[in-house]
Amino acid sequence: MDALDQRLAQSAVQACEACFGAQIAPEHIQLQQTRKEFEGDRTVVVFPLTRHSKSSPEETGVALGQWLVANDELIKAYQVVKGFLNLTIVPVYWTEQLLRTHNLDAFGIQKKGSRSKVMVEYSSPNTNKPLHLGHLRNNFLGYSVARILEAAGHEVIKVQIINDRGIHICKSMVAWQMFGEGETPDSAGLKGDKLVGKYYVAFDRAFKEEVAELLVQGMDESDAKKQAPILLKAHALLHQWEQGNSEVVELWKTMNGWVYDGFEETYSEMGVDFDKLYYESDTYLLGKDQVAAGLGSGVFFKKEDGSVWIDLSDEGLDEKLLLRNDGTAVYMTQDIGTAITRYSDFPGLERQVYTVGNEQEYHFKVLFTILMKLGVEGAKNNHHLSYGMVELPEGKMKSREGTVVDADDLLEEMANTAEEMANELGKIDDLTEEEKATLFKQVGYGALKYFLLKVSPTKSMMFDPKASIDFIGNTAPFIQFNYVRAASMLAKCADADIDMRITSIDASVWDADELRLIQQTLMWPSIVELAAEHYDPSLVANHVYDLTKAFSRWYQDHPVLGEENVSLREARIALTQSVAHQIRIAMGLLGIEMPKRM
RNA sequence: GGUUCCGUAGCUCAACUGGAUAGAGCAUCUGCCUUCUAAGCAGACGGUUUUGGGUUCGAGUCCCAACGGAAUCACCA
Repeated sequence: MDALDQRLAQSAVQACEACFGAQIAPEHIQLQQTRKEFEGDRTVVVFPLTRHSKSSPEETGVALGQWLVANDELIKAYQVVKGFLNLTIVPVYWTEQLLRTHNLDAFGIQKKGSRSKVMVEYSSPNTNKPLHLGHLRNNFLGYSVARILEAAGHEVIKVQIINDRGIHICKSMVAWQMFGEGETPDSAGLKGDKLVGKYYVAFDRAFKEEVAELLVQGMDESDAKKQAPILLKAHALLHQWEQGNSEVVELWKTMNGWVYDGFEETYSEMGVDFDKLYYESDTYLLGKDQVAAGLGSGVFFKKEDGSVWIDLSDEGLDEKLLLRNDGTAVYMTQDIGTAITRYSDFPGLERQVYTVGNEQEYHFKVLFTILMKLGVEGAKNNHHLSYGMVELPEGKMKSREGTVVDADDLLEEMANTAEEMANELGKIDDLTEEEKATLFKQVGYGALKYFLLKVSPTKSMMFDPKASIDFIGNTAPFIQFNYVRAASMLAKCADADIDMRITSIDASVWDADELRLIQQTLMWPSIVELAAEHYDPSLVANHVYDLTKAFSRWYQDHPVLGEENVSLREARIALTQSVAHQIRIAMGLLGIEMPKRM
C-alpha cells in the first residue's frame, strides 16, 4: 500500500465517522486500482461498509463520495457504480509524483543495508556434467531474487554449494582413466565441463555393456548392476579419495578444475556471479558434531544398529536418518553442518534462501525443522525457493536419453536467432562487429531470461526447443525495443537543444492515457516490495511488460519531438524519461540488459 | 497408500491474495510505415476457469468430494 492509499484510507475512515458515526480501522478500508473501463483512479469497495451505514451500497457510496470530495483536496470527483466508489485524484498530485520520480534511479529501490542480511544460494551443480536448461532456470531465478532482495534494502550474499565429491565424479574419473588417453580440454578443444561430461556418458555406456555381458553369463539383473567391474572401480576410487590417496586426489582436482573453468565460462555468459563458493568436499563432514550435540540433548535418538535418527512424526513428517550405522554422514548431516557454518561465516545473517527444485521440498522442510529443534536462532526465517521443473514436449529431461538441453548450446542459439532477426530488419548495419555481438547477446539472452522468469517460480513450465522462443509479443526484445525507441527519441530531443531537465509541469496538459501511464510508473515501489516478499521475479516481469505495453500504445499517437506546445512537450519528455528509467532498472533486477540500438 | 503442489482461450502464461464484464502473448484473419526505430499500433476470432456440491452481498481465488497430472515419502544426492 503506497502513501496515497494510506491517505485515502485515512480520509475514508473520517468519512465513515462523519456520515455514519462508525469507527473503522484504516486497514478495513478496501482500496484498489480503478478498472480502466470506469472513470476514476482509485476505488473504495463499499460492500463491507454497508453494515455501518445501514443503507444500500449505492447510497453508502454516494454519501462517502460527497463527503470525500468536499473534505479532501486530493479528491476531485467521485462516481458510484454498483457497490464501488470510484475516486478521481487531482492531476496535480500525479504530476508532482512524476516530477519527484522521473529521473530517480533509486525510485522504488531501498537503501542497501536498510534491511537484514540474507544469503541466497543457487546453481549448486554436480561436477560431472555440463549445465543444462534446468540450471538456467535455477540460476536466473536465484540471481534475480538476490537482486530483488537487494533492491528491497537487504544486504545479500550470493553463494552456491558445489557438489564436487561422490560417486558421480568418480564415474567420470574411471572412464577417463580407461578411455581418456590423457585427453585434456586443450587437446580435445572442448570446454572442461563438456569433456568431463563426455566421460560420464562413456562410463554409462561401458557400464551398460558390462551389465549386458554379465546377464549373458547368467547373473540376475540387480546383481549385475551392482557387480559391473567399472562400477566397482568407481567405488574403489571413491574409497581411495576418502582415504586421501594422493594420486586419486590429484586426478580429482584436475578434472574438477576443468569443470570449474567450463562453469565459469557459462556463468559469465549468463551474467550471474557469486560472493562465496562452498564445496561439498569441504562441508561433507560438517554436521557430525551437531548431530552428536543433538544426541546429547535428546533431540535425536540412536537405533540399535548405531544409526542416528530424528522422529518428526509430531510435525507430520516421519523419521529421518542423520548418521549411518557406520558413522558416515548423509546429505542431511552435511546440510545441517553447512547451514550452521554459514551463520558463523556471516555474523548477523538473518536468513538463508535455498534456490532448489521442488523435488526437494520435503528435504528442506525436514532441514529447517531440525535446525529449529537444535535451537538455531532464525532458522524459522529460512526459505526454500522452490521452483517447478522445466519440461520438454516429450516430458522430463533425461541425460541418459540425450534429451537434455545444454545451457551453452541454448545460449548460443539464442544469440544466433537474435542475429538473424536483426539482419533481416537491417537497422543496425552500421554497428561494429563487437557492438553487434554484444547486442545479439543482450537480445537473445534477454529473451531466454525473460521467458524463464515471467512465469511464477512454483509452476513447472514447458519449453519447446523446436518452437524456440519468440522475439515479439510478451518478450524481452519487445521491452528492449521500446526502451530503445524511448532512448532514441530522448537523444533526438537533446540534439535539438531541448532542455531535458524538466523541473515543472503544467498538470492540465495530460490526457487520460497519460495520467494512467504515470500511475503505472508509481506502482513500482510496491511491486519491488511484493516481489521481495514472495521471492518472485515474475511480478517484476509482468509489471515491466504492462508498463511497456502501455508506453508502446501511448508512443503511437503522442508525438514528443514534433509537439509545438512547449509545456506539453516537456511533460511528455518527463513521462518518457520516467518510463525508460523504470524499464532499465526493472529489467536489471531480472538480469536483463538494455541495448542502445536495435 | 500418506503428504504436498497443480488443473484458466487451440498453445504458453496473467489475474494486485475474496471484488466490477477473467486479461496478455503465440497461432488465424483485417487494416496502418512520406510522420520521434513496424521486434510496433488498431481491430476481429477465441472461456460453463476440469466436474459436482458448499460458505456469502460477491468465488478462478476459501471449504468438501470426484476426476486428471506432477513431486515426494531411501543407510541417494
